[in-house]
Amino acid sequence: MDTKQRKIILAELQALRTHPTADEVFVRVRKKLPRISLGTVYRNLNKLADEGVILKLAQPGEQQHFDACTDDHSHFFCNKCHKIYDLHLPEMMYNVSEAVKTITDHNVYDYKLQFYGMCKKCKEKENSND
Amino acid sequence: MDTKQRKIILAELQALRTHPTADEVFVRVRKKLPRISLGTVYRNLNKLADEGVILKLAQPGEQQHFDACTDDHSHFFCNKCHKIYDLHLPEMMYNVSEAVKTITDHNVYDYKLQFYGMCKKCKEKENSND
DNA sequence: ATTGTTGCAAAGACTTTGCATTAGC
DNA sequence: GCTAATGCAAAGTCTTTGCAACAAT
Repeated sequence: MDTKQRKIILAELQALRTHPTADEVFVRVRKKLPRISLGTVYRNLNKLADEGVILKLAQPGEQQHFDACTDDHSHFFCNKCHKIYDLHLPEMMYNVSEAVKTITDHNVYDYKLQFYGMCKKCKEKENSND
Repeated sequence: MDTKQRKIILAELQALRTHPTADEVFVRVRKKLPRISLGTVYRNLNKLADEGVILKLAQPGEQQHFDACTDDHSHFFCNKCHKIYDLHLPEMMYNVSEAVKTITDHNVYDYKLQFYGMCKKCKEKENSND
């Protein structure tokens, strides 16, 4: 079913470019639906992820993050503010799976590329503090 | 300090190639140190990770896994049995960071490459069931 | 002797779930 | 009207932590 909760959750996620956690989505959605519960946010995010409409992202020791963009793309993780940004790389860089199939005994179906460092915003803050 | 708990935890982790969770380490270490507690396992694994002696790995909705190998390498995640294997790729494949620095505004320090599919063991089981 | 570590149990953080009620088709 | 989704609160899972006892240097 397509409830108004689900629609607004997805819309908020699509509006955010930094891939929020469930409780960040909850805080934002609550401005439009004050009676929504965190459980509903989790249920909808999980269902959307199961359906492949959105993605789940994980880092060790951190909460799950959610991403409304399902194109072939990578992620940049800021080590300072812990925000996650999309990174759209040239297509040729997404041909690694084929190459790896020849190296390993396992059946490779898919792969992920993740980058780490300091994001533009944190970099600027750091410079202005000098 | 280098307690016997810490030494045995590290040794067990190094002996395992599939990157166990904290409780899997706990079960194995308890055979040698029956009175060890799960808290101690977590404390030591976290400390080892902070020191860079081991790595933490994460997948959405899963427990943390630990890896005693800190060389430049990748991971293969089996979608079926959820084990994690090391994947040592040719060095040339680890030069992506440099290329990406020219594409993005963020400061890229590091990156990770992860592969998904069905591992050799699960593939064999599946074939023998036909 | 001093300092860090352990075992234990309790608390914490994040996520899921049972159930009566409500919304969607 | 039937089915699925919601809100709420309670429970579940994984991880961390306080503290007295203990081990390492």
